[in-house]
Amino acid sequence: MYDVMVNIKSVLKEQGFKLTSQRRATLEVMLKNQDKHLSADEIYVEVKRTNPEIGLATVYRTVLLFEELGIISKHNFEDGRNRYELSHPEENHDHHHLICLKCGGVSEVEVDLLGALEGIIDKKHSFKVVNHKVKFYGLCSKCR
Amino acid sequence: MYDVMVNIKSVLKEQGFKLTSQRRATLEVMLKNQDKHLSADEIYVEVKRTNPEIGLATVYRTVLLFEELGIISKHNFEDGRNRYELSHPEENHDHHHLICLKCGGVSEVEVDLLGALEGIIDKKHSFKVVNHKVKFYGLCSKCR
DNA sequence: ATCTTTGCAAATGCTTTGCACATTC
DNA sequence: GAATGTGCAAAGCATTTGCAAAGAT
Repeated sequence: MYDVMVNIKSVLKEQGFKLTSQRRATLEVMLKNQDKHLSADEIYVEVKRTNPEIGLATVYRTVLLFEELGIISKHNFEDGRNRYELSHPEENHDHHHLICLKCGGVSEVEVDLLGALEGIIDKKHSFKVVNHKVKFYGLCSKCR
Repeated sequence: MYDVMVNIKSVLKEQGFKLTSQRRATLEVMLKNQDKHLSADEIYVEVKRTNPEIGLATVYRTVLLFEELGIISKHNFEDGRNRYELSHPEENHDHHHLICLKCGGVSEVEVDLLGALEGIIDKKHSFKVVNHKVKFYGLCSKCR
């Protein structure tokens, strides 16, 4: 995998933001947990292991900044808090999520397949789609 | 349009719930605002016009019950509160929403077109899809 | 008569904000 | 050195909950 950190550093610089140790640490936590969907509080707990002085408010601010920069994306899985994951650099749209109604497990879908639908939306509603958030609710392989 | 109220009444009865004036009033507000996506507080304000004695907590409880019964569906448009709309009785899945990133307007998409994708999800992940929530973010006809 | 539902107010819990101090560039 | 970023504690706000009274079947 290429050096995400170097890339992010230049993204921040370009936009006039500073690369602080808190931001670096937060990004490292996201990199290490690419398979998970962490809440702000969970990120906070993880970051605290290397940067014990960090405050929860900083995590919230960092996560907001990263989302605005397109580095991470925010998801709501109806559990009362927002959850975050690193954006896959090769994707131009968010990937879909499968949410099990029984065990609550969340997994990812790699296929997009929304091109036809977005074409229709463009034609019928003249709405220019930039991104999408797609969640499928149902029963996972273990629970069905 | 057929008599939704009669239908709901029997749904409630079947499950052992009572048809109270608060529930009837809440349902009437949802019926009158089928084109909108009301928050609990907005429903509360509307219901108060005919039932001034209702409490906000009751609206929250009613909205939760109606969602569990499949009468209404809950959506999160990232504005800090949940929003509700009457389920279209002829749909077996939630319809999709278009959210304008500029003006914040929300509109509906009548086509589903997720059959192929759900078929793939079943085969590849052996995940049985029951419902979906699909939001497209972009620019509406006025704002693009 | 019994079990459910409601209103009120208080509690909960995530997220945001004000401000003085610290840190990057 | 100037502007941005941080930590802490307090505030904000949507939603939930406990409880005694009211209502539905």
